[in-house]
Amino acid sequence: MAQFPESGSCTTCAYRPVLFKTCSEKEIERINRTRSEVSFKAGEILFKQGMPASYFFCLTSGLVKLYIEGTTKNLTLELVKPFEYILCPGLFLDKRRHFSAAAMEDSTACLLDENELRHIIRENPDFAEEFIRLLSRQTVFQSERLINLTQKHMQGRMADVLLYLYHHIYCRNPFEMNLSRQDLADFSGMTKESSIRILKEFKENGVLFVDGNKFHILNFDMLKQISDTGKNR
Amino acid sequence: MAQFPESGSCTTCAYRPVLFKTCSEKEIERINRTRSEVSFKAGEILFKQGMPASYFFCLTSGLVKLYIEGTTKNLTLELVKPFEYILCPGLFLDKRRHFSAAAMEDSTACLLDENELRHIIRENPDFAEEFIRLLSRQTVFQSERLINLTQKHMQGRMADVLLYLYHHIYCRNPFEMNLSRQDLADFSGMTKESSIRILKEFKENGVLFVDGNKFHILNFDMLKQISDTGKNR
DNA sequence: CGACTGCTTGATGTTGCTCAACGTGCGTGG
DNA sequence: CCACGCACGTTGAGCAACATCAAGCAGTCG
Repeated sequence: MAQFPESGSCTTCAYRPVLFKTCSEKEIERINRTRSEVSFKAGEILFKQGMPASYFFCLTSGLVKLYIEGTTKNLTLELVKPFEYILCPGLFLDKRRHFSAAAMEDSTACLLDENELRHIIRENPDFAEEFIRLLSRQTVFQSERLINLTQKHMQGRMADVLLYLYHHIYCRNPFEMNLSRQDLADFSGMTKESSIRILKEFKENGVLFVDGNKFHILNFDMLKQISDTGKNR
Repeated sequence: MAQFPESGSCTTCAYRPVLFKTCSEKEIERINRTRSEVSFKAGEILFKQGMPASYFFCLTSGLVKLYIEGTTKNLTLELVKPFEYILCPGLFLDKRRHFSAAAMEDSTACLLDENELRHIIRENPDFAEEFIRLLSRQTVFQSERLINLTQKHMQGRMADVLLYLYHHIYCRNPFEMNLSRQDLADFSGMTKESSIRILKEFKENGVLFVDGNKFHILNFDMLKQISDTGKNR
């Protein structure tokens, strides 16, 4: 976790994410003064569950996974890509991290202090509303995951993950997967052996081409159908 | 769903919940003018997933379950007791219900229009911050449920539900359960047959006394231990 | 009384985990 | 350089956890 030499500025950041579109120039300047810019190497941990939480993250490059560490295996909650946020619900509760975060690729992030965040929320109703929208979206996403993980068979859960990765992360079709088989398993709530078997099954059915980390979804309709009907009967 | 004769007023409501403690008298009066008060009989449905959403609920009496309807079985997300809210994440997104709600007992609720809610959020930063706190708490609760439902065995999941019911809903020990065996199953992610078998097992182990709807937790330590260690090995 | 609903139990089948073994590539230290 | 450990991927055999199915029972309501 190395501190960057101040490499940019919020005022010129071409990718200023939706949330900060609501900010006045004065607010942006204030944020720019108080933010930190930090870089992580692939595999490094941004924070661990249980740690005190005082920063809000905006990812500026790379890919980060948010996951909960169980006693024997982990559960990946979601992936965060550039110009998305790590919302850190603990900031408004017990000021602790309720999940861990790790970089899947070399990544950089802007950190905003919780007091600064709270200040903007209180001063700028547009920002507050947008922030609530993001939290709401996360809630909806999590309740969908609850249903998917508890009521679908492995095939359906893996199909969900592959469709999520395509639609949300990679956005192009033959894609280079940078999650390991174990990561895919943690994401779809199964063991790595099972994730391997399911991928093999998809390959044999002609739904998917897999060779190492090269993935190619060959039949979206069938994958969607497996996702929908891969439920408990 | 019967409209009440206006039976009370926010200004005199003795139980004005935390969220509205942040409101000025002027705001409370405004809320009082725009709110509706509605009653539901046990078993009645407050709303169904997919419906357009435009109201925020505060439960004033009774007990309500929030649940997602799967293709074959339902998953109960949480129970709502008097002077708690149904947050309705859809209000800030697609204005749809993302889960259904049903009354477990005869219940009454105050309804606040989404525009009014948004108005207060924009005008009153204390309210906005408190609202964000509630959303954050729900997010944390849901991620805990994700781990519990995906990584614990049935015993652990049922222990979680019983402890939740004791700590959060009934708050006294021999208690009258008003969830059916099917409800308990929906809440802990199993079939009703399994929920019955697990309760029987707890009874045989001396952890729990059960007779019909009379429940008595006899050994909290062991129940807590089952919750903690009832994981996948 | 008969239909119905919720509860209970046992028998059976299947899903998905565990464990063990083996291959491969990669980095590290002798 | 090779030997070694280590992480990741892969496969198969066996088994535990859990769902499904079927049947029976008690209470209740018309």
